[in-house]
Amino acid sequence: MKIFNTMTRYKEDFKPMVEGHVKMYACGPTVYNYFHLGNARPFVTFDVLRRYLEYKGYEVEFCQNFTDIDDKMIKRANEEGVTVKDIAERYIKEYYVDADGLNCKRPTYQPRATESIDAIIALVKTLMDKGYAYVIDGDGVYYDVTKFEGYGKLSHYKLEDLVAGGGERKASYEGKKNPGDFAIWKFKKEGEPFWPSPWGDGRPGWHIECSAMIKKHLGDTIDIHGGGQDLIFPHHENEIAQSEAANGCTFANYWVHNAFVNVDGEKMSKSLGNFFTIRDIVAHFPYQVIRFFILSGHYRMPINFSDELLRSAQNGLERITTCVKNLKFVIGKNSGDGSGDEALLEAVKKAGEEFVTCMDDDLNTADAITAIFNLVRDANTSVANANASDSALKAALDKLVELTDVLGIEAETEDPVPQEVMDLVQKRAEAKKAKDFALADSLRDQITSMGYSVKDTANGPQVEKL
RNA sequence: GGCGCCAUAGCCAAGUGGUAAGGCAGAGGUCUGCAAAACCUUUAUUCCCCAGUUCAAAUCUGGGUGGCGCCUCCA
Repeated sequence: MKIFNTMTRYKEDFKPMVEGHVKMYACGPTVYNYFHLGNARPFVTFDVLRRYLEYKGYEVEFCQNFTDIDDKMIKRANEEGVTVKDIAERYIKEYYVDADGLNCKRPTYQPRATESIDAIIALVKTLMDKGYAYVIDGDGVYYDVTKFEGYGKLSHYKLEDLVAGGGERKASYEGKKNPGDFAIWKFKKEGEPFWPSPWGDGRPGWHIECSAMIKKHLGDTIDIHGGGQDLIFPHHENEIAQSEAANGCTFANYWVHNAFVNVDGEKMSKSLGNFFTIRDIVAHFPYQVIRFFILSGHYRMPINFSDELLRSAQNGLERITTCVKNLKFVIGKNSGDGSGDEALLEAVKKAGEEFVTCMDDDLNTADAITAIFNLVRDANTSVANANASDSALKAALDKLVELTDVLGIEAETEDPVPQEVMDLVQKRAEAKKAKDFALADSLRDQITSMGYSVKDTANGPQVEKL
C-alpha cells in the first residue's frame, strides 16, 4: 500500500522492516478529562490503519501510550484535591468507555508514563552521557537542539526560523542554551509527584516519555509513527531528536499525521473552547455514527463538525446497516431462481477489489466507503428483483460484514426478538389477512411501543429492534 | 516573519493529465391496504478567479482572491 510520509512529503510504498510484521506507535491521550471529537480522530484513524494492515495479513504490534503525568494532570488533581494517580485512574477508565464505544481495538501495548520511569531515566542518562543534554540547576534536564544535526527534518523548520517566530514564546530563555531546548526531566516542585533520578527528584518531560516507551516496547526503530498534525512540531520533532541521538539509528520509517476536526472552519480545541466531547455527542448520536463520520473523509483532510453532518452520516450508515439486515432476513426465505447470481457475485468481487485499491491508496476510507455503497446498491437490487440464490446473497452479506469490519463498523447486529413481540406480529399478520387493517395498525402501534418495528415484505413481516 | 494545507452540486465528499465517483437532502415514478425499506429517473457542459503549458487540465505552471493550520499546551 501507499502511505503519505510527513517526513518526505510524498506518498510512499509501505514496506515494513520485517516482512509481514509492523511496529506502529500512536500518541495517546493525556488522561485529565474526557476526550473530544478532535482527539478521537487519531484514535479511530490509527485503529483503522492497524485493522487494515491486519486485514492485509500483517501481524501488527501497536503501541499507544497514556500520558498520566504532566502539568494539566497536576493542575486538575490540585483543583479537585485528589492525587494525580486518582485523576489518571478515573480518566483512563473513561477513555475506555469511549474508545471501546468507538470500537477501537485495544492496542497491543498501552504503557503509562508513570509506569515507564525506569525507561525514561535510562534514556535521559544516555542523552546526558552522549552530550545531548545538560542540567539547569533548580529547573531540569534539557535537550540541546543544536547538538542534533537533523533537528527540524520532520517539520521542515529551521532553527533560526523558530527563534524569529511570530509567536511569543512563553517559556523563559533563562538558563537554556537555545530557545528551542526542551525539558526532558523536570525537577520537583512543591506539591508535585516526583521520582528519584541521578540528577535530582522530578518527573519526565512530555516528549521523552514517548521516546522511552517506544524503545521499551517496540525497539529503536519502528515502522509507523502516528498522531495529529499538531504534534509534528514540537512533539514528534523532539522525539526524533531524542531517540535518534540516543539510539544512533532511524527512529520511524513512516510518519503519519491526521488533519483536524473543525467547528465552523476552525480547529476544535480545548483552548478555543469549541470542543465537543465524545461523551456529549454520544447523547445524540451512536458511537458507530461518530466513527463512520470520522471515516467519511480522508484522514489528511480537515473535517467539519456539525449536527447536520452527523445526521447525514447517520442516514448514510443506516443505508448500509439496513441492507445487511434485509439480507439476513431474506436469506432462507428467498425464492430467487439464481438468474441474478452472476451479476451479484461480480459486484461482490468488484467491491472487495475496489475497497482494497482505495485503502491501499493512503488509507482512502472515503473511497472505500463508496465501494461498500456500490455493493449495497447491487445487493438491494438483487433482493428487490428476487433473482439471486441464497448462496449469492450470503456472499454479498459476508463481504459487507467483512469490509465494514475493516473500518471497525459493526454492520451486523444480533437483536433477538422476544416471543411476546413475535406473537403480536403473528396476530397482526392474521388481521391483515382478514383485511382488518384497523386491528393490524393498532397491533403495529403496540409492537412499536415495545421497541420494535415491523415491515411487510414480499417474504413476510420483518421485525427489528428500533 | 518562516513553514504548510485547502477551495468540486443545496450540504458532505473522492478524484493529481483523457473528458466530473459516492453519500445526505430535494423532485418525480414503481412497489405497498397503510407504513417502512428498496428500486428507477432526476439534481455540476463543469470543478474560486485570471493567464499559460498541452491534441487534451478539476488535475501541471505562474499570478490573484478567500479560508485554515503549525511555529506556544494541543489529536
